[in-house]
Amino acid sequence: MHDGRDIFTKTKIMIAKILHKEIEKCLSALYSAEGQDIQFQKTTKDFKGDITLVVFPILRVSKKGPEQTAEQIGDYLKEKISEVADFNVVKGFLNLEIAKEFWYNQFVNTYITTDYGVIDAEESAPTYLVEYSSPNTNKPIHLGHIRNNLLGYSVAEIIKASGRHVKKVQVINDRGIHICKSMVAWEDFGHGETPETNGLKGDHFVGKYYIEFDKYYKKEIAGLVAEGMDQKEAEKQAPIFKKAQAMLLSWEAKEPVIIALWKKMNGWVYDGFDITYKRLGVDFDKNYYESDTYLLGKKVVEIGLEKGVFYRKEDGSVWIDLSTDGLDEKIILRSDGTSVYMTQDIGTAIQRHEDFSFSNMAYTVGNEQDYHFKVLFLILDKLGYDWAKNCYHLSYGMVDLPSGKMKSREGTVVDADELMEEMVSTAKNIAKDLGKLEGMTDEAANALYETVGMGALKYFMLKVDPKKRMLFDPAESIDFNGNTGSFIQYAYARIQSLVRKHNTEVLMPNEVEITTKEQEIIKHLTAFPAVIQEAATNYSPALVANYVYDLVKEFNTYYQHTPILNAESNDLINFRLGLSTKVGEVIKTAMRLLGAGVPDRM
RNA sequence: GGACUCGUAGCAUAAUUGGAUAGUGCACUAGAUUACGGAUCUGGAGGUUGGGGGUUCGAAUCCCUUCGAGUUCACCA
Repeated sequence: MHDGRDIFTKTKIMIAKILHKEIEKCLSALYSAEGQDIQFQKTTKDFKGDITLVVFPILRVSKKGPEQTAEQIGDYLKEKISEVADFNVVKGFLNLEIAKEFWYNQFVNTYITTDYGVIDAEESAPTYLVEYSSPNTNKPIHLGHIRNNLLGYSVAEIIKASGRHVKKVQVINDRGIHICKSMVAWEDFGHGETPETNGLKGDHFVGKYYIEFDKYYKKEIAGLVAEGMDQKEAEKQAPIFKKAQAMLLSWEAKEPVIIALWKKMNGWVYDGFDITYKRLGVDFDKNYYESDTYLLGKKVVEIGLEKGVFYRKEDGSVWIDLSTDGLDEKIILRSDGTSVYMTQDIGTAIQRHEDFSFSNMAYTVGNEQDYHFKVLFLILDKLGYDWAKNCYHLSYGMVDLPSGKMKSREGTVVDADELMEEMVSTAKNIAKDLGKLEGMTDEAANALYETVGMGALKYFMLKVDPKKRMLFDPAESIDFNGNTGSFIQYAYARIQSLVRKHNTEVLMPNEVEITTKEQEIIKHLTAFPAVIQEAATNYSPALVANYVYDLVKEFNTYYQHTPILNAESNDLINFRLGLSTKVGEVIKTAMRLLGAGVPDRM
């Protein structure tokens, strides 16, 4: 995955490309050395310069001290390349100062590029599958699912922007004992009520009966234990549980009445999910349903046995031995002939490859399944699928609450719909307090609250490295200060305000004297395409989030201290406004990659 | 017990995948508006990167060890 050591050459930033070539020539001329490791990095802000060559790796061939080597290379570059205006040496670091004209020209190039940073996929580009969401249909989605959905969606958009084809998929766990529990409870206690008759959102409605089941189940267990039965036995013997098990058998036997009930209840859930997905702003190219895929595993077993990758035990169960890979033996097929989760996943993966002939596939699933995916990919590899090595588990950490762990039994679950509503209504309250929205229609204002509230939520969840466990503090996420989505949106809104005020086309001058701060911003803009590539190969929206945050911080400082519309010459006004608009554009693109919108005013 | 992940300031998080004096936000503190939008900006204070050892020009990052947290090891999904 990491194919290079330095971001500049890897991602083809223009100046690094030029320098890389020249330094190769230079090393050849000075030390007659070829193919050396040329490492660039951003110049730390305490030193003068735009880009820094790390000379330590070159000492081997220069056979001189770090300072002396750096000086020699610096002299060479300054003389040979017009872009290198000056240089300084600090220990083993050669800080190169690039001419201002270069940066200005650089900016003009990015300025005229539409949809800057985004690469459209060519016909021949590889296809990536991104699986995310994949809910159970027995309860509404909660905070943990939100991280999953936002991550999956954003990663898919980022990969798309990096020039690959992307298909978003999910597998809906629409069958099994958990759904039967809701079904039993609804039959027994529901008295025929529906989401329509009681006004609940479909998924919440079905979730209610899942909880009802659990309550009643616990009561029955307690009763049996009081009569002297042992806890484990009571869990198995509770009548309502047996009823659910019986229902699962009926379902597998395709009994029409049960199938009809199952379809009805799942239908309610999907109606509810649709609303949640829509508000979250996520979508899918194809849904897989476990009720279709759970049988796929059988074929896999045959293939595996044929190839000798699996083996059958005396009782008829089928296994794979992964002990030579440092893992355990893993069951593939139960002795009663039914498949397990793993078997289905293998089957589904193969099915998907037939459907899309993807080159890469990412699974957005929590890190409690790290082991599962390790095994899955290994098995696919052993079965001889060459795409197995391009499968990636986009493993993300749990979302913690300040109060501790989210536990459905203790009622500490943060419901997705409630949370979104809370974010949006808080955005509304803040906007009203600030009173900046006069003259806006109710419709526009509501759309704005949605953009701001959801933007805050999305940015908050995505700015953290996916791999890491994160803490979600509802209060802090709604406080729109600091490193937040609203901070970024606000910068965007102010830029749009400038554009409205100026109200004529920006004509980029041929040349203009740029300030140090402007040069910094241009440099930052220049890195954007590289950041998208980096985020795509690392499956990390956090890189995009951090990038845009840094850009906004720089721009805000600039905005605060530099007149734009009141600049002293027309050329300057045009340039500065052009620079601002481009920053605005990049903000918009970056936020779009995070699934978040930006408002023209707020 | 085995396997895996993580530990950075009071809290939340970065660090170009081994590079310079470890950045940023919140909270705390002192300031800035006759200005293109103050949901902003400029300062200050706050660190033995859990502890100890090692590898090397150079370690938050790699190795060993120890402490702490979490996940996982079902003919569950």
